[in-house]
Amino acid sequence: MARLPVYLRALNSLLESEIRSCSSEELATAAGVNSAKLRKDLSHLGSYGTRGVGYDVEYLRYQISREIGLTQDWPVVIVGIGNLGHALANYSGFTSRGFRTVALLDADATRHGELVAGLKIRGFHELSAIVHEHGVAIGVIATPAAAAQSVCDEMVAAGIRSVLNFAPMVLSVPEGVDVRMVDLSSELQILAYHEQRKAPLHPEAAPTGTAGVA
Amino acid sequence: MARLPVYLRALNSLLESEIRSCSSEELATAAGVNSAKLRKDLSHLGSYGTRGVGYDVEYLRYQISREIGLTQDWPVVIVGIGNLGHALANYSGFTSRGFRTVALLDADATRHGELVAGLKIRGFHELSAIVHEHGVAIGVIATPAAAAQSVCDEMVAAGIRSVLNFAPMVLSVPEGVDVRMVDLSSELQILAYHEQRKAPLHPEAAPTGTAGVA
DNA sequence: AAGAGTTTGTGAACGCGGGAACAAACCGAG
DNA sequence: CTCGGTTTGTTCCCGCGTTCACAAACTCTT
Repeated sequence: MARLPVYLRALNSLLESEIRSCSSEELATAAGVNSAKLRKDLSHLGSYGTRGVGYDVEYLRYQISREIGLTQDWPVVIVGIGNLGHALANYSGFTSRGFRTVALLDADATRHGELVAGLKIRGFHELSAIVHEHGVAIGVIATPAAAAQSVCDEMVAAGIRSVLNFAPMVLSVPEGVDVRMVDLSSELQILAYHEQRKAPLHPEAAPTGTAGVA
Repeated sequence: MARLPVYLRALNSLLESEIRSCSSEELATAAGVNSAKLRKDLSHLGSYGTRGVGYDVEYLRYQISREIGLTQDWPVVIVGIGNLGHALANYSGFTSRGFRTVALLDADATRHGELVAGLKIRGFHELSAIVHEHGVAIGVIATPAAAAQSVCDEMVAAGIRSVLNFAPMVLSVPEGVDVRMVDLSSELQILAYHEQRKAPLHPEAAPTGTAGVA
């Protein structure tokens, strides 16, 4: 389920607040979902709660981590070390808990050897060797759209079966390979779509009442 | 609809290939969806196709752009110019077609004045003035998680009604404000989840047949 | 002009996920 | 030990979105 990471984040947040136990209602609120939905989701993993009591935060967190697969190590390669790739390499969510960036690859030879987030940028041609050496299963594409498909093909050929694609382009992959697309401009467009729709509804209403519309 | 941007991208791609007209079948393939679904989606916008012929690419592209709201200008502010904010400021999808980054804001005073993507980094306290001056409706949050909620509150107070959040944190906003969350680590976790599930299915099969698993 | 071949737009069935309501199970007090 | 209060796990129902299938409409050939 796509909501498991959200639950996990909520549990981590509770744990930081030293909360050891919680009800489905509390956790659902923290995660921003319906409590019935949360209980149904969790019941698919097994019976990790206690009726009349709730869930043990630490225990549930471990179970969800295990379900997602975060208890094992996931080596990751990032291809395309432009602005975005640079940001991804430094992003804590990538280096933390379970995921480990093992290589940064770029086609631009002038950047090879440059140090980013403690890793040297290497040539794209080293992909296959790196994948086999570290047993990489997940690849991140942060290249321009024009290069994305060929990079993806090379990844698949090297044995990578899960691809996170930031290039604004639909990738075609063979059966058995997963692709998740993160399209920044689409997100903006969806916001604009809703914004356009609600704009006429509030002709000159100032939400907070403190400032006018000038 | 969340699929409109995908169709738009497919149409742009066709246009680059100098294809002037296409059937729902072709466009659906390019967008990676079912043709019936595509036709139904498009029919919600109006009857922009011709039976027996198909859709005029240029015309349909304009109609979808107009539906999304890309024919008007959307000023955008980005708050948090770390690695990610830096990447976003330089991302072409943000500066192109309809969207225009009008300001980069950061709480760190030592970075004020620094030039990023042709814009000077300004102080976060200028948010309200900038929003009112340019009529900004969309804000992008690229700050650490700890600062995200307060930044969001300030945005809402300044009059922003659509927020694109890259901080790994669920934001709470009043009625009428839209938030879209882009959570990079969640995406990785979802990939890991699927990867873990299919791993045992291919014990030692090399997809390409060229290389062993060592 | 008429008919054959296409392709859109839409009506109807199907399946799936969400939400409310309920039974089972657990804790604590008396 | 029993009973009331609480919370999980589950069942049932509803609505939405997807998909199939077909009628309407357009083009081209004869």
